[in-house]
Amino acid sequence: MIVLSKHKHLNIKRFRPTLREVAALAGVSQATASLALRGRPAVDAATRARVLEAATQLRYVPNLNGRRLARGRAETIGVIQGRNMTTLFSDSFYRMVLAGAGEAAQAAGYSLMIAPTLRKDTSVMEMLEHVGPGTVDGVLVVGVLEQEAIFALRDLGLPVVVVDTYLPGTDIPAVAHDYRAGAWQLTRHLLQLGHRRIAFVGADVDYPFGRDTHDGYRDALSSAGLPYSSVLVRMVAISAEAAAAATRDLLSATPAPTALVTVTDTMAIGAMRAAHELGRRVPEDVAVVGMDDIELSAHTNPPLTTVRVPKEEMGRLAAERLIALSRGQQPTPSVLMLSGTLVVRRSCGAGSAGRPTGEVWS
Amino acid sequence: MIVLSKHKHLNIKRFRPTLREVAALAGVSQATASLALRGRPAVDAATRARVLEAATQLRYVPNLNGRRLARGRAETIGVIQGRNMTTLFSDSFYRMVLAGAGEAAQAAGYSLMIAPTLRKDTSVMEMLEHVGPGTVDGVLVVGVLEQEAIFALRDLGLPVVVVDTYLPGTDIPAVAHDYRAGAWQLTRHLLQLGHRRIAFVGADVDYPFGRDTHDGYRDALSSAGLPYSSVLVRMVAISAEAAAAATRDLLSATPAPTALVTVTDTMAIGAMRAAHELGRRVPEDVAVVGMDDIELSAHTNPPLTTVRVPKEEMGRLAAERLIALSRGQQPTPSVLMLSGTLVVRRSCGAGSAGRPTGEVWS
DNA sequence: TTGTAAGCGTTATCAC
DNA sequence: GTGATAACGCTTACAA
Repeated sequence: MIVLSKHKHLNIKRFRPTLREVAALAGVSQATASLALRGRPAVDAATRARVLEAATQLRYVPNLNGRRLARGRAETIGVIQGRNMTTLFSDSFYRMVLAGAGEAAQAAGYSLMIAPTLRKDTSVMEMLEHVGPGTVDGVLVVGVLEQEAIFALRDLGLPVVVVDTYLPGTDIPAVAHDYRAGAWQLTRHLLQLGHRRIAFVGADVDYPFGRDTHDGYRDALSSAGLPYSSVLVRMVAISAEAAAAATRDLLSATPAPTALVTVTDTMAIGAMRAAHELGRRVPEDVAVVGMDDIELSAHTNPPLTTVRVPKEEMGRLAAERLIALSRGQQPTPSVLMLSGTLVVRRSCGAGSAGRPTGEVWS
Repeated sequence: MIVLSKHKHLNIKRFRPTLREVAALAGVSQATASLALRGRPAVDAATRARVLEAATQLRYVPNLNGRRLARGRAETIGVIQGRNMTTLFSDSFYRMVLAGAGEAAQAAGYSLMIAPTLRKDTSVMEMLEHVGPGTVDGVLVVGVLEQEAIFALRDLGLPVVVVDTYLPGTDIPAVAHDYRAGAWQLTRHLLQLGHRRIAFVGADVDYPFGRDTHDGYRDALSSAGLPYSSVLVRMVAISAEAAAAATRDLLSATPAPTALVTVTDTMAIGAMRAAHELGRRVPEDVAVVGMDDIELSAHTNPPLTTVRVPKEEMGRLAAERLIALSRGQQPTPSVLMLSGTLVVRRSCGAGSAGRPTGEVWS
């Protein structure tokens, strides 16, 4: 029985030579073999040749666990997904962030290790069973995660960088988008188009995004000298459905708002659908704007005016920062806040009034 | 100087307790501590409590490299991206495959390790510097990779599964889509709509996709008793531009084809653009169909008739297969070929003639 | 230039 | 039940 199982095992692992065997075959010590294989100068050309020869002959490939254990670093960054998404991969916003992070990691020769999220409430400790000390040099937190969890990671000695949100009142490094400025840009654009009754469909969440976008809307109204009225504001879940419901509600008031600021493109799509269902034309009867600029937004009907959040750039910068930290660089300004650009399409009714900062497509 | 550097180091790594320290604090041996922490039954309740207490007090987290080295497995699957894409993450087709693989891995408690592709021609050996024995239990090859490279991986003793393509004449396990059947479905659909002059814009590549789709087109013609004519066929690069060029070429012939089969949605989009530029209406003047069903395809103008390739399912099944192999399961039928479903939208001019197997949206 | 030997942090096999 | 002790495969002072 034992023999069988041993064979089965062998069948899978086949023969995997170790450095020791390479060294033996080359007739040198393990240390020399190690140096030779990694191209260190302090080794004789002839010896090196012998070692290399032995290695290729045995099809030697180093075992990375051994190396990492000895070196103490892994040249890998771990990714933990936040609570505000179902799956990193399937979310059209976050997977762009991930793409940016992946590219930066690749450019630095780092791998990306993506922790499995077994369940909605998988604890960070469980995630560390996969993405933990030893296997990763640092952790990129994509999206919203409990503050305690992030501190726990940091207390473990793992460098941590948060992307797309930040932790107010802490020194946790983050790379985020300025959603307050984004909401301000959108609202201001509508004001410049002449709208005065601008409703706001915001996000009823307890992380900065909710408050920041709300503030941005308010800022823009107040600098235009307009009053803020809660009659025009709905704070709802971040989903097309919730935004559609809020829109139905807002549009049934008299007088109805002439424009609608929503805080994600997904919500804007829900809002437009609700408007259409009520027989209102977008943008003629009601202008609608969103935020994020997901891939879909250029292709809705009408195409959506939105703020393009630099998704890939956020990911890229966050990964670069994390790698720098893992290499011992001292933490720099805690939150790096990027700003997005207004993308003017047709859902706001701008016509050709494209702002200099904006772009017009499709 | 040494002191400074040591401090810097400490500052980053902080204090990271090892099992040894936990054992010492609990007053037991390392072996016992290990058993206790992993919840093995053969340890006294009181002892276990002391160990757990010590562990939490020291904020102990196991070092995964040590564990993996000792255990010989990593509960991680490595992902190597094929040559037929630029980046896994940014490719709208392959990232869905990745999403499926990620979900399967997560469900099994496995992490996903994504190898950096430093350059276009990064060798597999270079990739193994990151995704190699020790760190991963198997390798998922997403897309097309040289046969030698795949054999090299396998010879290393790493289980390998290829997804979205296969290696004819080998026993390398693969999970793929039946592109031949897909092209057949598309062509047949056009035939059923009454088209007789159906052009084909295929992929000029040397992996199975190119030949299979071509064969599928031919199959459909021949079973309808129509001749295959190379006048109606263009084999080009897989890109919107190349397809647009081929389309301009095909549509300038007399008589022009009344329908166009392209082999990816990206190509179909290029083809439609070219048709529009020539003043031809789609589908009235020329029907266009694609394959893949990427996210965009439901939102083009007109929405694209296509074959929905089960991208996430391919990824899921491939990852599941790989995990099974890595656990010692014997290889089963080498190629698992999934079939896609025809999705009838407007670009083919089907009107309400939706086939029972198809779906109509948007 | 090359070799010796001590880790790196864990798991697993035995005795006790 | 618990504790020595030997792997696991590699890197790296330090010696020779």
